[in-house]
Amino acid sequence: MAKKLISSVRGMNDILFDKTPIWQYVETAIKQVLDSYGYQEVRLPILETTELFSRSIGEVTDIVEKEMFSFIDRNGDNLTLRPEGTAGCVRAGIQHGLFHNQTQKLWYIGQMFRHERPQQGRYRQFNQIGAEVYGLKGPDIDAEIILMTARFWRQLGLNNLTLQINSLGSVEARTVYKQKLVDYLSDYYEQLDSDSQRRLRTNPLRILDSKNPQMLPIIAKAPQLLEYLDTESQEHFSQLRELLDKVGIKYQINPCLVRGLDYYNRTVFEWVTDCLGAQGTVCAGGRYDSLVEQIGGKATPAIGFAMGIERLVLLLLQSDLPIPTNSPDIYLILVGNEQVINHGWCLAESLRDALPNLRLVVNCGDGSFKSQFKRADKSGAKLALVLAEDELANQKIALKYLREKRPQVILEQSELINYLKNLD
RNA sequence: GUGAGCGUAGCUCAGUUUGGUAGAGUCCCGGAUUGUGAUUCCGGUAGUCGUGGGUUCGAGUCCCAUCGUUCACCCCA
Repeated sequence: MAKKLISSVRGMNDILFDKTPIWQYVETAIKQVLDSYGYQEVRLPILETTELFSRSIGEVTDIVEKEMFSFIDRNGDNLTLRPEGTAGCVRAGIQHGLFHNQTQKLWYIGQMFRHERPQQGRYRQFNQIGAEVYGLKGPDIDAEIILMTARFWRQLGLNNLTLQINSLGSVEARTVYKQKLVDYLSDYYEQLDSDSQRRLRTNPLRILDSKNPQMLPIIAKAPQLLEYLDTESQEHFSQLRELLDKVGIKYQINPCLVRGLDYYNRTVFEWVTDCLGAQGTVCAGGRYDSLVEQIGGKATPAIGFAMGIERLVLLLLQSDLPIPTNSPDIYLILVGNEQVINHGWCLAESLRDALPNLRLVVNCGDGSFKSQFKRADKSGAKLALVLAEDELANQKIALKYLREKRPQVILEQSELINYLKNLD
């Protein structure tokens, strides 16, 4: 008889009311900072053609090879749930002519999808906030992006994040370096672990990022990317560092910091923490000067970053920072006949008219004084208002403080709005 | 995709070693001088023990499979 229970798709989680206040807190704080730097919001489709991602992220990356949710739709088109936000943003910019002799500072928020094995801080549907800047090639905008991300953490009260930066140089310089690295590592092929042997073919730069301690001696002696940078990239990188130093942003240069997506060049950066286990990257980004052209637009320099909201929420939950709630200010207790109830609802509506920011819950469903007070307490309300037949008859209302030791007061109903206005 | 741990009441878990009538706390509902919550006391609701096979007179417990979940590898935000 009982139907089989339908549950959510693996790695795709419901965020319920116990968590939404902290999500709203994070989103509001970050939007406020983006706004203050003059970035403008764009809202982009979750579904794009598969080709967009294979052309931008890179055919041989793990994301494109085995992590995308792709399917053929009714028309026979090959579509993909976006695994990241940059490609769609570039596509939209080209499509609407936003890059034609203009600069743009854009941001977006939304769900991304990757078919990975779920673990802490990594889910198949996850939420990112990202920003992208187009048409500016100098290190000043790289610095602005990094300064803005630093301000996010200050705004949220997070102080356990560290900044790592690196430069990948030009595409040409990186290609030369990549060959040098492959040559070097090939000499030690037998000593490489199986992951690194595989990456030697797929993404050699990632071997530098290996977590296997046995790889460290080999990596330590490997040729350094920074030594192979072209002079323009070196200049760009040193100007960026100078700017960060001047403003007083602390950073570590991590020569092993390479990004997983093919389109990055020059500046790359990550904000990392050791509080989240294996998924320690909270925010990451970099410059991608060739991507717009690669997708079919006019060559346009660009830089961007994205942060995982789930990871920010996890960090806030771990911290001692006060977790915001959305519990009501007032719970209105109504006991008595129909006249009491009717009058109570009218009173509640007049309070909402007079105090638009008031969070007021009116008791629904019957209940004794006792049970209604229990509900009032459980709601987290600071105050309980009591309206019953006595109060109705005398035009009064009782007000009780539920969270502090203060005596209950009896007010004229006509005084109530003024009394509440003067509370905060 | 690989490995390890865990699936018993809405939630947190005991019970599995040694097979024998399904347990606790919490939550929720009601009551303890019928107009006052959060403390205390009493009572009540609540589970085909993840699912499907197998062994057995008998399985939450043993065996196999499968799904889910957690963490790590990998990948990355």
